[in-house]
Amino acid sequence: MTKELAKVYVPADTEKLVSERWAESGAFHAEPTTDDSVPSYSVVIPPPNVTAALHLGHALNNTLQDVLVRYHRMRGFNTLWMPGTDHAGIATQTVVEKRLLQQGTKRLEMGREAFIEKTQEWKDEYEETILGQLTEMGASCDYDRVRFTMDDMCATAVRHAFYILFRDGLIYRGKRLVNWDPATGTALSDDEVEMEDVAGHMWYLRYPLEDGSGHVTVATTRPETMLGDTAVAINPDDPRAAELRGKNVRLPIVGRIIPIIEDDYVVLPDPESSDAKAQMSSGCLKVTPAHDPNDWDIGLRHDLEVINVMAADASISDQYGWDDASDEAQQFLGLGRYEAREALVAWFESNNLLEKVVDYSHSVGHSYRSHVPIEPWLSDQWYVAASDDRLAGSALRAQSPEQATTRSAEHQPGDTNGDGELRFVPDRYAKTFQQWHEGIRDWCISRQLWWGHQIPVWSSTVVDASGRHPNEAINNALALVEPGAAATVQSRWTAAGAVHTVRRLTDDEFVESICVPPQSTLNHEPRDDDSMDEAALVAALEADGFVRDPDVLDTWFSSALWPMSTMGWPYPEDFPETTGNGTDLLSTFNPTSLLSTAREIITLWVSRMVMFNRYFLDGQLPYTDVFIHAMVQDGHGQKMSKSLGNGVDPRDIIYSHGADAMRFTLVQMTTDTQDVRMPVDMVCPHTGEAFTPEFITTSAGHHVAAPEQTSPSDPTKTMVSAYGVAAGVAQPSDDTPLARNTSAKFDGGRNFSNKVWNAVRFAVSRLDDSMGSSEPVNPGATHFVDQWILSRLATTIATLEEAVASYQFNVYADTLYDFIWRDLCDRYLEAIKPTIDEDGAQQAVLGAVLDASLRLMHPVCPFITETLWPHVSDARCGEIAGLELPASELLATAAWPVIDSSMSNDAVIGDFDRAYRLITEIRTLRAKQNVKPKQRITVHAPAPVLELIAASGGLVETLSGVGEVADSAGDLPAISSPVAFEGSQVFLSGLSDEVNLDDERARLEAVIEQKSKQIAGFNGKLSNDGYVNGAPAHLVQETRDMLAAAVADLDAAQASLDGLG
RNA sequence: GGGCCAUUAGCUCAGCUGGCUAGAGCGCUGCCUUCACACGGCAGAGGUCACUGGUUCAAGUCCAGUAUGGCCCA
Repeated sequence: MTKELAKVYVPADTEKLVSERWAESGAFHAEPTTDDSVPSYSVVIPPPNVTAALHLGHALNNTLQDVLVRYHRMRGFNTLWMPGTDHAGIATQTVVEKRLLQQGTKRLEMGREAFIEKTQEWKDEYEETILGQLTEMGASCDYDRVRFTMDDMCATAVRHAFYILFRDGLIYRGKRLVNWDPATGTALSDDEVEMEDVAGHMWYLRYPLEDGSGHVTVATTRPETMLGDTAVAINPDDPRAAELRGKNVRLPIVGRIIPIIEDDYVVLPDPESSDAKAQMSSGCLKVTPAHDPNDWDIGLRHDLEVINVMAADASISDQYGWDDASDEAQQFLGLGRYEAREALVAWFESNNLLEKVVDYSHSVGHSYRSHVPIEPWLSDQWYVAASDDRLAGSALRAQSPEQATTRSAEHQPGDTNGDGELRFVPDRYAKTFQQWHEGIRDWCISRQLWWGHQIPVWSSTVVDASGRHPNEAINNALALVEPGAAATVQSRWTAAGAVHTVRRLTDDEFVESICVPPQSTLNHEPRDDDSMDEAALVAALEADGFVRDPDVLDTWFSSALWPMSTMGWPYPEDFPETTGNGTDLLSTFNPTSLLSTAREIITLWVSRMVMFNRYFLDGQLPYTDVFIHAMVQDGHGQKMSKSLGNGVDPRDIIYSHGADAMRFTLVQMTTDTQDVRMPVDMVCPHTGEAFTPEFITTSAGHHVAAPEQTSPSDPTKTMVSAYGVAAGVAQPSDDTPLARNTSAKFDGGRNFSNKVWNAVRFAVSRLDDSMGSSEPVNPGATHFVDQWILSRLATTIATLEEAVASYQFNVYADTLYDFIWRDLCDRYLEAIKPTIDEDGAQQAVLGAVLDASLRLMHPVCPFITETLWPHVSDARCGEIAGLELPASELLATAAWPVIDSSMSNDAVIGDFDRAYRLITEIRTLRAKQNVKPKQRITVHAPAPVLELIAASGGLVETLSGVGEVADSAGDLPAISSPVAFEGSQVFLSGLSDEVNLDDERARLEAVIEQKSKQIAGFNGKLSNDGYVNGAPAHLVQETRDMLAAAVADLDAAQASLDGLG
């Protein structure tokens, strides 16, 4: 097995082989169990969108999850990491439509079925890419269980969840203002709207009073909506209010007579105010309930008419609820919203009703997908009653009492399953979660898309001139609910297993809606004899004139079920792959242990998973811990994003540095701040050299790599940047290929890997099986440095365990780095070189420490450690008593080291540190005097230092090139250099033939100056009575000791200086 | 407008509950092609911890404010 190791670690040579070994062995596969003695550890991956390949942000998040997952697997947990992808409704549909457009087709031309097929192809392509990337990164997911938010298992869960919420009255249909994206023709949730500052104008329009007594001036940024105005509002505190009270306005163009109302939402004009709104206000507000959310609210308060003057593409139209369009208004019909704006402003100007126009910069909602301004638009949509206490209230009650700042009065933590158990790390994010739920609005879940879970509701409209529904039972049911609300009724459909509701649309129109559950629900829910299966039910409904809602669900609806749907909820027995050992995944692994995600996901996803998991599973949380990781920014402090093209493909980093180097660096960067900066370089595809690209500033003010770049060493060769491709201004070709990215940030990780590689290479060359003993080595009987490295191993293991428990990832990486590089390589390996070949016990220690080091490092750097594992396992020679390192074929499934706490010996560590300070003093002097490494020197020291040197068992001699140790009380050679160490004079001789006395004096004077400063500092502290009396006694004593040591060092240096003459 | 984060060595960042004689990596300087590693070793230079106040025996760390940059939400 053991082959010669190359001099340099080349990740590409081994990473793929290692991945294959993991896959073949089933190392990452988890099965459900009822065995309580084996604790579970589970994580569901935040399913990446199938819109595009993963970027560095995903790499960061998945690395952190993998560290935790691998660690717990090694600790003996039954560990499941559930992988999968998200269909990402609108995002995917948009990219597919874009691709189709490039190919000259359109979605509407090809039809729903063909389009979904195309999208499915896209999904398959990117799912493969994403899973490939996860594998390349070393993510130890259970790849036997890859889920997709639209696969059968997830679709069943979505259908069931919808059915339950519908049945329980938590899903309703409502006519509301939605955030309408006129470009993609769909409603967006509030979270899908991005606010952007826009340099616009404030137009001041004059509306004549009906009685001819003058006019009022309204200020608006959106004059095109005036056609739908149904009131003018004024603040009741406005001095003009009394005069205008009860009057009406004749709306220009339309001629509509609309009231002047009083509402304190209206901002009082104040030219002196620092608030731009008050500066700009005319005091009169045009109220357009159908086209502005605030006006909608005013409309509700004042019972105003709602007149929608726009079509779905945001053009002016009288087909959607506007029935008093005058002759004058006809000219504006059909105009787009911005054409209409111009035309209307021109009309007001030419009719002398435009008072003024002022530049005004304000914030406008834009579609996160199409980037066009959203249009508040009145339409029928499905809502989840997220504001219901059963959802938002439940989410708030889930919060850990230590993290929640307010709690509902009636609630006592712990009185319901899951209450008070949700914890955020870092804890500041609990506030984001809380504030979101305290101000939550009902969640619009319907999307006018094709790609997604189609809403499982069939509807039929009944018209009856009598104003009564023909069915008496339905009339009775309707009488019991508020007008416009849905009433649940019993019918042949409910007898067949569906939920049947009815709602009054207008005076003589009713809509009946039937929610059909999935077949598995029909199988499990008790029903009477009229039951039908799903297909028969749907066929009967359609035969009866019911039509299925064409809309699909918001992507987050299916994501919200992810920790349940991936595990077979609601009926795992219907999906045999989720069962086993007499139980199922859901019972074994939900609640999951942790969710790791980015902070903008707290509202979009974390919130909804908590609400749903709790609602559907009797208060049970989807997870107890939420870790919010930092945002990866580019070198200019800009968020990495697809649209900016400043994102980095992890495969580029794996290509330039290796997966472990990438992972190690990402882990090391993960502190609890919220941003990490990643300056990105480009790699010239022609020459392979890394270089800093030329940057340009976009019109939006972003710093991005110029679309085209020139090879740094060959000006005739060019290449294309990722930004160029993302912005669509550059296309890669054979001559101008797309350049990969890299970053010098990852050098540290690469160097670390190489260091470990070589440490193992050294060790296996020195370890000799025949030296081993069958009896475990007693650590107390080993060499000083062996005891020391075992002590350091013990404290390192403890620190790593604490770091994981507290999600301090950078501490994990730094602790590993320190132990392996500094302690193991720089000190231990150097120290044992003279003795290792002959010392069997030391060989056992070296083998064991390397074995343990690979285990400790494995969660962060799985590839190199797995590659080295058989080499170290083979080379081991002997066990160490008190250190458990059970053999394992694969490192990925090996046990985490267990070390006896007695292994950590403070006295040994203390002596080592003292000896090492002496070593450093000697080395410094050697360096100053330019002594060759091979030259042995003599140390002349007083008794206490001689004891230390002896106790350290050759450490000082080996690490500082000392050939001989003598007592300084004896005769000193003519040429010797003094060093102040622990308050005594230590002399070194044999450094060189002659010593420059001036240099010596300068060196000693520098020591004296430094010590004098320290002494002054200590004296200052100790002469402060407040300190001496107020500070803890041990600190005061420590200061006294340091003062004494500094004084002794100064005296020794002074004596040496005097000795030089 | 509300919330959050950052400001520490030339650069990128640690420094958790106040005790620091302020650390690391890169870069820089000098020496070393020493039989694991030049993706290396040894040594060194480099910081009034953004600013102004305050609390405290003690402030990089806590509090208030200011400035600059960034993110999220409205």
